[in-house]
Amino acid sequence: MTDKKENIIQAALELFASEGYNAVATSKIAKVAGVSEGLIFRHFENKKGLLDAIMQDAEIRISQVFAPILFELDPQKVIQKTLELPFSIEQKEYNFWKLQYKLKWEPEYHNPRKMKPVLDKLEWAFAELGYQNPPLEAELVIYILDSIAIAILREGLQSQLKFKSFLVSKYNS
Amino acid sequence: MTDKKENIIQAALELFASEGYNAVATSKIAKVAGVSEGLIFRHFENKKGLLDAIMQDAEIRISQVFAPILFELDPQKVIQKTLELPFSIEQKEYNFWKLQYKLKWEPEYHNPRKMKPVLDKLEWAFAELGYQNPPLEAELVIYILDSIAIAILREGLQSQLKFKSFLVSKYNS
DNA sequence: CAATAATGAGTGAGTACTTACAATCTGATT
DNA sequence: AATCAGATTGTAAGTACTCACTCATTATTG
Repeated sequence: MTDKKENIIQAALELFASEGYNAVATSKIAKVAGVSEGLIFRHFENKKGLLDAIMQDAEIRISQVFAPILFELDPQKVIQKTLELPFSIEQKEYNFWKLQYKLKWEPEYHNPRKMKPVLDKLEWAFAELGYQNPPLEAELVIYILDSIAIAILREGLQSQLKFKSFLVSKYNS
Repeated sequence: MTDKKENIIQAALELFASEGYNAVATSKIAKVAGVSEGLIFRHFENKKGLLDAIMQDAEIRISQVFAPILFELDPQKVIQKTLELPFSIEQKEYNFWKLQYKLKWEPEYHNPRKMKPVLDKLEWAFAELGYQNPPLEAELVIYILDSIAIAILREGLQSQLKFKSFLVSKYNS
């Protein structure tokens, strides 16, 4: 990957995340990336192709975030590590996650399969710990974390830190 | 309000909710509303003014949904009624709520003040019932309901009904 | 000297919005 | 009832502009 191609992806990610895909002109992406507009279309088939490339990178980064949970063998720790997920988002990755959540409303890019492995692992953990309804407990945790992640992305980590210990103690059997 | 003005609002609401504000052309709104494009700009200052008008209607409808909770005096019932909120969304109001959630990412239209009265009432209810951390319990409930509402809007009521009794029993002290 | 990377003015389609004009409604006066 | 002026509601065809995308040309590299 050339430097300029990477510049384009970074600029597009930043602009798509803050202003939305449709609201951002390719001319603006080129300007922010310090690149000619034509170069965008040399590297990507079209504007949507650029978005697709960004979202493809996403899959890898997301699976890397989930890995430690999937390899954990202690059910209690599975739950704790999951609960701590949204609080460990790196600031420099905020744009990336903002885009993920914004695109959840576009059916084409909303892919619940991404969460499936974590959901399954959580369900297993709740079952191990003797919870009455592991599938719903697991789904509920995902729901809570989604809302907290969104709040962090919008209002900053500080505003939501209070939930970290609150949740962990709530799920400490 | 004339029939055609109402047509414009309905068409715009439907299109904004399903395709997003920026992605919808005023010419398309006019077509769906069965109206000339110019009429949009007679009734509304500009495209954004049309969105504003839609969102103003929103305030009223939202406060009507919240009213029964705010007048409730039994803390246990306050919690139960709140938990049941997302399951009582009328199908014909789906577009309206979809737009509300989509616009949450636009700072201009994301207004947490709307939820404040319910949040306060919930906090009071949890305090009455002797919960250890009423403010966080209240905020957590709102988070859960947000996620469930979004899931209902995306996947339908049926897919989430399982949570109704699950949540109510979870908060039955 | 190829081959590739990069440019940026140009293109047609689509955009929000305007304008000039026509139809319809309102209600006060014959 | 009939009339009709003024206001309101509506239309069709623009206007200026922005957009995603192209292409002929130029720089860079191995």
